[in-house]
Amino acid sequence: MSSDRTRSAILAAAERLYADRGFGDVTLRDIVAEANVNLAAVNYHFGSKDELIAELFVTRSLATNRERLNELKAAEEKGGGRAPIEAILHALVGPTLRGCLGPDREGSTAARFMIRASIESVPPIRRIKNREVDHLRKFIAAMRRAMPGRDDADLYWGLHFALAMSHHTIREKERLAKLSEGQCDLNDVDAIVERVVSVSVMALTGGEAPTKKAPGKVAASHGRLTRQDL
Amino acid sequence: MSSDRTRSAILAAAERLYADRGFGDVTLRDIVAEANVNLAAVNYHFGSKDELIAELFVTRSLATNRERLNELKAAEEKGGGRAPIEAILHALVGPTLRGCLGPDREGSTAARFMIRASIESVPPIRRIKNREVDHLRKFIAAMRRAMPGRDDADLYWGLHFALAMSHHTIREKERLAKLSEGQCDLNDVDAIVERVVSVSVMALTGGEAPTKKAPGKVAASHGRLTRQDL
DNA sequence: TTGCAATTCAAACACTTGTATGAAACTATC
DNA sequence: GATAGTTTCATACAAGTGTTTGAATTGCAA
Repeated sequence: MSSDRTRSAILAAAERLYADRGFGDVTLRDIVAEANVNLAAVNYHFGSKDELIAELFVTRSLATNRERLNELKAAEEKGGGRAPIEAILHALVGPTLRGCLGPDREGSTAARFMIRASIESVPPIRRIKNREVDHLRKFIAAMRRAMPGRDDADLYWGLHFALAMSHHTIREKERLAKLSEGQCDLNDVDAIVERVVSVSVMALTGGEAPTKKAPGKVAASHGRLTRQDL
Repeated sequence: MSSDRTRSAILAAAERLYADRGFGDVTLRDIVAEANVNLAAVNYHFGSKDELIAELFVTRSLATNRERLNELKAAEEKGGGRAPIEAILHALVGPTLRGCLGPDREGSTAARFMIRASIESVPPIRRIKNREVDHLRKFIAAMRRAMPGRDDADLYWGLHFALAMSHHTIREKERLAKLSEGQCDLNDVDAIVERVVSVSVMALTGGEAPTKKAPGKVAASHGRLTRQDL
């Protein structure tokens, strides 16, 4: 039970290559060349290519999830078991945005890798992402505590939109930069986080009465919310 | 110059297969089998696999863009050259959401194909998407007319978030359905469009003074906007 | 019909992919 | 220092990929 130097070299090389060139056109041979390691070492240490990818992604996303939950827990403890909705959403989108848009920190290969993972959606990663629902439910629960009486569907939509904005910003940051000709500052991550949180909060509170179930007004059918636009 | 029956059979089969199983694991042999056509026919009629994919995507996205611009033009004419921001955003996200979430309409293979294209991001499609910036600029221009004096960066962010919410809803509709255990009605497309538009409008107007450049308050640095959250 | 171009077809090509094999090299324990 | 277990290595394998080829077939005009 020695040399996991090969193992780590493979992990590092794979993450770097995937981050730079995507999953689509990086082969095992590319990886072992970058890692100065024999081709068979991948299957020896990881079993298969997919398991290598899975291990990379699991490691990184566990770290992100831990960070999210820590931030959430801190916010809820500070508020005596009930965090303000801004803090909850901040805990949700902050770690991801900081991780993927932030400055280099350890070369940022991890960040660029996670961006790729968010763009390309290769089978082993998709499988893992599908287990992420439980994690999100914890945030739904916190949101329910923060906004009691609010229709559950609205909470789901709010969380969904918050993730939408942060993920899409990560996925399409080059395009946004190009479209806006640099007028959108994508380096000021904190400002982006605030912007996403701010809009998400408005999505959750702006459209109707700030708390408690709004009395009737629009009929039942299926739990649709009442809105006042258009 | 006859038989483009083979040609169309290939297009139809390819779209159906890509829609169902994604670009990743559909081979030319799958396509020609589904189309009852010889393998060489693809290269004969399209030149290469990538050109086949490109033709499929170009056709569909031109149709969407045309629909968007028609809706925008109609709204601007109705308002004498200046459409309300709600209408502009409606024209932006409506066609895509209706196309990808709407009921079956011609079997909805086109819709499911566009969802795949939005998820998988294969090279030929990426190339085409990168030329979409000009199209989006037309919406930025319309938004500028609707909200004169508003900081350009805010407009870009607003458009970006609108696209974020609609695309993410398309990409992750199964996940949202699963997470919300059916409490989010993903069949009522009009309601979704309204929701997305409503939040986008709030993103553009809610955070600060409704029109004109907000006076100072927070310092200059680089055109960051002033917000009042957290 | 004849002739010619467009189309179809079966077959093979050239290449890349992830994976498996079995021997060699190494490492640590006794 | 021999031995057993782990790790590395060169090499081969089997399968699948998009693409090409050149001969058959078709369809249409002269």
